[in-house]
Amino acid sequence: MFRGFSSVSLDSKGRIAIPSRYRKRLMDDAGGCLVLTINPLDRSLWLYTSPDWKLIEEKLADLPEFDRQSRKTKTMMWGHATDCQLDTHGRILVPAELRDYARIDKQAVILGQGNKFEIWNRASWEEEREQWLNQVGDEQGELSGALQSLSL
Amino acid sequence: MFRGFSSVSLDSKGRIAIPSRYRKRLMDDAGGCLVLTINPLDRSLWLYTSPDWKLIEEKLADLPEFDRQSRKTKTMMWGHATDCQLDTHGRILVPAELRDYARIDKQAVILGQGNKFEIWNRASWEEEREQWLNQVGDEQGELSGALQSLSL
DNA sequence: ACGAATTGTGGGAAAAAGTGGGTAATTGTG
DNA sequence: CACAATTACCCACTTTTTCCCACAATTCGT
Repeated sequence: MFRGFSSVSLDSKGRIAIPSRYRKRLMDDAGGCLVLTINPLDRSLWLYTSPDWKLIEEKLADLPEFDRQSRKTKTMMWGHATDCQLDTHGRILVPAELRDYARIDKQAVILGQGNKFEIWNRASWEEEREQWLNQVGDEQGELSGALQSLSL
Repeated sequence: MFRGFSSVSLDSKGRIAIPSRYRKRLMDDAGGCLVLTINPLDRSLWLYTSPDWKLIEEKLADLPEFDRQSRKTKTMMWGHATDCQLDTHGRILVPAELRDYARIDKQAVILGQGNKFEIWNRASWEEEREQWLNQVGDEQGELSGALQSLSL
C-alpha cells in the first residue's frame, strides 16, 4: 500500500519524478507500466499501476448504463486514462490535457493513497488541507463521523 | 502501551532521538519500522509502529467513497502517513513538511499515548497544558462530564 | 566519587535522487 | 512527402539523503 506525501516539481516538458521510495515497488509490481487518469471527485489526478487499473476498468465496465451519473464517471475516467512508463530516471510524462485538468503547472504534490497515488497542484492541495483542518477542528469535542470511526 | 513524557531536541537535519527506554519495544514489535503522521486535532504529530498503523489503514480503506467528509479524511490521513526507520542511533528523520505542520523547530516533546506517541513543539505543548489546567481548575469541584465518569 | 557504559548530539563524506536540457526518433498533419 | 510538434533517450549538474564516525553528556555500578 502506498502512503505518504511528496513535494515534486514538473519540468518544462511536463515530466514528474516519482519519489524513489516507490520506484522499486512500481517496477516489481508493474514493470514501470502505469496508468494516469483524472480524479472525478476533485481536480487532481490518479496514478495506478497497470494491473491495478485493470481491476478498476472491470468495475467501471460493470456500472449500470442507465444511471446517468455512473455513465458519465465511466466515460470520464476511462476516456482520460493514459498509459505511461517510468523513464530511466523514474519520471513519467503528464500529458498536457491532464495537467490542465488538475491545474498543475510547476509545483505539485504526490500523495500515497493505498492502491494508487493522487497528484495535486500544490497550492490547491494546501488550500484543501487547511479547509479540512478547520472543519475537523471546528466540531469541538465530537469528532466528525469519519475520524470517530477510526479510533486513532 | 507507551506512556510518559520526554523532552527531546531536533538536530540540524531534522532528526529526533527516540528515548532509549522505548527502543527495544520498537525494534521487537516492528523492527524499527514506524509511521509518522499528523494529528489533525492539534498541531502535533502521531508516531505509530508500522503494524499498528496498518490497523488504522484498514479502517481508512473501509470509509465510504461517496461521503465527502470521509473521503477527505481518508485522503489526508493516508497522504500524510510517512514511513520511517530508526537509524543506528535510535533516531528518526522527521520530514520538513511534518515539522512545519507541527511547528517543531528545535525543542520538542514526546508523549507516550498508548498505541502511539504524540510529538509536540515544546512551547505549544506547554501552552496547551497551561490552558487545560486552567480549564479543569475553573469548574471548581464539579468536573466536566467526561472526567466525572473516571473516578480518578 | 570515579570510571565505564550507554545515550544524546553533531557533522563530514559518499551515494542517491532530483532537475534540467540537448538531440534524435517518432508521430501526426498539411 | 515534407514539415512541425511531440516524445523518448541520454548526459550533466545540483541538491538531498544516507551512512558513518566522533565527541559530549548522562547514567549506572562499584
